[in-house]
Amino acid sequence: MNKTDAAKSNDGQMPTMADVARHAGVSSMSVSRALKNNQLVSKATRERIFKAIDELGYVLDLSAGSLSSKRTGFVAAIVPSINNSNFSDTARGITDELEKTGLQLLLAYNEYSSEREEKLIEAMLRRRPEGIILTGGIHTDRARRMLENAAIPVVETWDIPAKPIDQVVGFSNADAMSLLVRTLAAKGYRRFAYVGGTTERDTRGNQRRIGFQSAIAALGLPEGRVVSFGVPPISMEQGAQAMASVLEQWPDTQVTICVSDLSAFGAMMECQRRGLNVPKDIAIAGFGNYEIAACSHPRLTSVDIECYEIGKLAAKKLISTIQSPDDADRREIILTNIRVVEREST
Amino acid sequence: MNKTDAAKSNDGQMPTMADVARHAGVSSMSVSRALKNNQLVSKATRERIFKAIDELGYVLDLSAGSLSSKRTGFVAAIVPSINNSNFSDTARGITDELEKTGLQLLLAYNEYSSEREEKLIEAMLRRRPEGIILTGGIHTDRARRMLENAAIPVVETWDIPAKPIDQVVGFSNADAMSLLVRTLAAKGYRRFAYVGGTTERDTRGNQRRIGFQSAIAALGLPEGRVVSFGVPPISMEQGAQAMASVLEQWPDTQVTICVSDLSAFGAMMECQRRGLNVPKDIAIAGFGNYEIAACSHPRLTSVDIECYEIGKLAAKKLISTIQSPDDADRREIILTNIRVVEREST
DNA sequence: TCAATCCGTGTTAGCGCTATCATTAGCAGG
DNA sequence: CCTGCTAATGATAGCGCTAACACGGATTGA
Repeated sequence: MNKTDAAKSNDGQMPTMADVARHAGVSSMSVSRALKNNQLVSKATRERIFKAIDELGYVLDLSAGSLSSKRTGFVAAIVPSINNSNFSDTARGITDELEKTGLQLLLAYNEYSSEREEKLIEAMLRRRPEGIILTGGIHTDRARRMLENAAIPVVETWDIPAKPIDQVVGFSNADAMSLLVRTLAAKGYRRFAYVGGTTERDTRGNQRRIGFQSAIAALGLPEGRVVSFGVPPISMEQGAQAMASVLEQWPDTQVTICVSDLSAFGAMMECQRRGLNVPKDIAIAGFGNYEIAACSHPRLTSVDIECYEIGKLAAKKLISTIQSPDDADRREIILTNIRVVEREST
Repeated sequence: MNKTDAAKSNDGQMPTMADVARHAGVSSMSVSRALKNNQLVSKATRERIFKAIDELGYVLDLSAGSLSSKRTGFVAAIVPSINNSNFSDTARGITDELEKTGLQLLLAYNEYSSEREEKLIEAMLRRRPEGIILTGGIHTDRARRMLENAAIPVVETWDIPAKPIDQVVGFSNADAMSLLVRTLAAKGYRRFAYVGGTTERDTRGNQRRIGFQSAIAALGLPEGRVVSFGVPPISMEQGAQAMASVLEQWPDTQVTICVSDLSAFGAMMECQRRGLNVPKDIAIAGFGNYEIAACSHPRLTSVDIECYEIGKLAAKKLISTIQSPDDADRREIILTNIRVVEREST
């Protein structure tokens, strides 16, 4: 037992490492080492320490440790919405990968708003995360500056940003949607409608609409009919309403593509309520390959975008950068797979 | 400028509060006060400080602050799954409420396992959260001991635990399911089937099955037919398979109740694939009032359980306990509303 | 046999903040 | 003019941990 550790006493507060050290008759460094598990502490000492920890009900205080070690063990992630299962799949992928290394996720959702994202980034940087994962490539200038200043690895996901901050794990939403249009056009569909959000806020949604229109143009098909509805999160109900609008404006539409499976499902239900047969009377396709696409009746054609894998890859990339910060392949852009899943609805 | 702050210099690392203080020609205490916003700092000083902060790109380090102030600003929450929109609604409710007070959520999911919960609780307690929100009332002994030792407010949610740790915001899953059975029995249904998980892991699922069976018994109806399937998370696909099993074993079943809307939806789709009309040939009801229940065709009868509200209330309760730890009504159990939403499927 | 090495452990010195107390200046009231 | 107050600021001392180095004793190799 050393002087420093013995100086303070356990006075009804939560026990500290010094309390454990005193109880076990060792220095607090040995306790710290024993808890790190990979350090060299003799078996006998280790056992005495763990006995003391158990008796006192001691729990390590990481915030004190990280102040000293300069490693907080945090990784921050911001997704648009936590209620959208595509994004929560990504969050799960991140967590699963982080857990292996003992890193902890600090998760927040920005409700598709860059302004909110900026606030969240600041709040998270105050916790000194060792890396940060963002959704999309649109950020406020101040957010970019803060991230640059923080000098931590950043991974942008779910998109291919025009001006990447650092690392990227994503796919082109425009290309993915084009691929869907081309696949459907190959099946003979010619009169396409598109249902998606209006606002600038949902960048990925906008990219998909752009991909839709450019594919239509490239294929020389009749102009795509576009119905827009409110702000994200885009709900099933909104899909139903938009479908009603499509059917009223352009009754001869052959296939309707929706910005996500959720709205596609709503759209399909609306058709069924109107006595229309999907896909005979009208075909419908979605995006995101949500569970519902594989289970609805009829099953929905969709685009699979490996949301869970995006999370895993982003976390992996981040971890490897954290562990060896000056590796060469830092700025590499990782493209994740996109794949059209043709099902009964088209 | 004081001696202490001037002693250290900015050497390429992230700027510290001392750097800001030096830059603004004040002591770091003034910077700290200015950032707290509610302290007394003259307007002129405050402006100089914020100018320095801006110029240096300084971001407050909360982990250092919390070591000193003994307030981490964290609240921990553990939900069974982050991919289930019922639980992510609760998480959203918690976040929304915490944000008002500047508290930050540390979220994790235990995959319906108490053992994993125990590990997560330990990991989170290492961050010294000021309170913790759990799902359900089943915890390992060690988890209970750790929580007791931590001496922080605990809120158990989504259930009425037999032996509450501290505070409770939830409802009786058994009662909620009984209510659904009684509502359907009142409409004339007599031959009930129930579809739910098998394992002990999903306590809430088990409670619902118990509620189902006791209501059937209390009403003197023919014995309920129970089909069990694998481990949670219960998917749509599993609901479809279970429905197939119900139809094969007991073709004269009048109504099938599912442990959640997700499996109910899967079950309903299976019926449609078999050419059965819901509700004419067989009625189906779910639980949880997910978005899909209101949007499917036909729309699903379900039990609404105010998931978002549970999160908000739990967070509110926690915050008020954190702010005044020795209030009288600490141990009060808050019952949230349950409500049967009758729709087209029954 | 002795230097070189390694293992297990302890001592010291902070990490970057904030609680607390001390100090100064300014000002009102007697 | 002094006392007593308040407002604004500074100095000091940690919070609980870990990095870095120190050190004694055991072990190794030449």
